[in-house]
Amino acid sequence: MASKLQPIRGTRDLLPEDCRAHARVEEACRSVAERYGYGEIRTPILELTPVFSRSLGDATDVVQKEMYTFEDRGGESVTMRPENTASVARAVLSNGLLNEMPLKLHYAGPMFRYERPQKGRYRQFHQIGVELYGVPEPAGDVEVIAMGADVLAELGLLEQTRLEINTLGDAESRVRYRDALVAFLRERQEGLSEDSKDRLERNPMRVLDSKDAGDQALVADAPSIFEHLTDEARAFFDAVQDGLTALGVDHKVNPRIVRGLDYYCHTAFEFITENLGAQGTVIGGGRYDGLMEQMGGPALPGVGWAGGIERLAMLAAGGVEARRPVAIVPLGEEAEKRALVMAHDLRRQGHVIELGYRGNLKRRMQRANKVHASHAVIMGDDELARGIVTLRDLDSGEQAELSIDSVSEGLPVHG
RNA sequence: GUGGCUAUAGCUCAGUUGGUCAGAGCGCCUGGUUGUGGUCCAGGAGGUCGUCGGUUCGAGACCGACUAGCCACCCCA
Repeated sequence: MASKLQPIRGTRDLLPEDCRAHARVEEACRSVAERYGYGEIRTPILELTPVFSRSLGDATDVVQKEMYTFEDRGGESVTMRPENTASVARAVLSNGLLNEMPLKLHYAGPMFRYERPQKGRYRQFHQIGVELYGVPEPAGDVEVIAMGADVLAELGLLEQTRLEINTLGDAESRVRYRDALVAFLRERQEGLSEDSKDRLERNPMRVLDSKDAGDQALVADAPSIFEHLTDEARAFFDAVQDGLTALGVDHKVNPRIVRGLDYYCHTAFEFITENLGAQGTVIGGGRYDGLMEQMGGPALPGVGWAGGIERLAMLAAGGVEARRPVAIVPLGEEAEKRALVMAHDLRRQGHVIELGYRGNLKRRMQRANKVHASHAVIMGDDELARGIVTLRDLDSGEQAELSIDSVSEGLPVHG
């Protein structure tokens, strides 16, 4: 069984139950996004490789070792999207949406990353996300973060998560800070873990967020970004925090929140849970004012986040039940024909109808019970002759007779 | 990519120091007679014990490789 017919490592089939859980997360995002006036966008899963390599940063782990990149039959290097922000940015440019500012978009769909699979981490995984373009003000950050909190609230996950935010500063702050941090770390290079020595070269900010105990101790009194912020960057971050406070969005500043992708600046934030082991980030995002330019477009500010559908679905587990059907149980050929028509009519009226394909009364009742039907509409020769059906409440066992033409009046109201 | 743990029926798992060990519960199927499910009772069908090699008179049990899952690192949603 676990032989050759298994899915590719890190991918999995989503069975009806999984799909319902995913749909619930997607619906939560969609309904929140609509309230904020965000339109849905769907971009291709395949993009030309530079769409990602140029925007995420050549040195990032995602680009260096996690992308599904290959040559298509035309000899073009293409990549299965490892995230959606770059794709959406590309779409904004491709479709001339630059005149539609501010531009508010949300999405849901599969992403691909060649990582070692773990719980909450798959090679094909799914994300929901929102992107806000053309708003350089901190109000944009506040709105976007509030949307994240709303989605979590919609899913009943607010209690299980906490919001941590940080600022990466503007370009000037970042350069200043980076220099200071690198200088600090270089002096203590010998004490760093191997991983962090490597980080020092590639992405020094990441050292701050190392889980190595030695690194953490060493980094405890490293210079802080806050000492190196320009006045503008500081004011920006303060405004974001004030905005969140005004909206009652609880948050905590964590100077160790860092982004792994190059396009981020200013605000970085994560909604984190303790209930998923090492993969605790459930929604992560920030501001990416430089992204458009890096992609060859005009300067255009952006903020957004992405949320892991699998992770959110796991946290929100349980409670996703399909609507209970009504089972129609015909007995005899004549009734069978009538049942087909009745099922059709009732379905058109919006009822969930389960019509067995075969079997005697007992078999069909068992089937009705198995699909957790709320009622059974029984009709045999007796009933047909009298122009009625027997309606049985499968929870209470009570039965009543109804006119065959007004069956829907006895059925639960659908929603 | 690194380290560790795991891999037995559809699912959850038992299988003692290698020799009737191929099992249980749940699920599934069929009955308990003719138009009433959920409970109960009785039967039944499902596994070449992840794959491939090796050790041994003999391996589901020991060893190796591979594959996959899980945990941590890493990375990130």
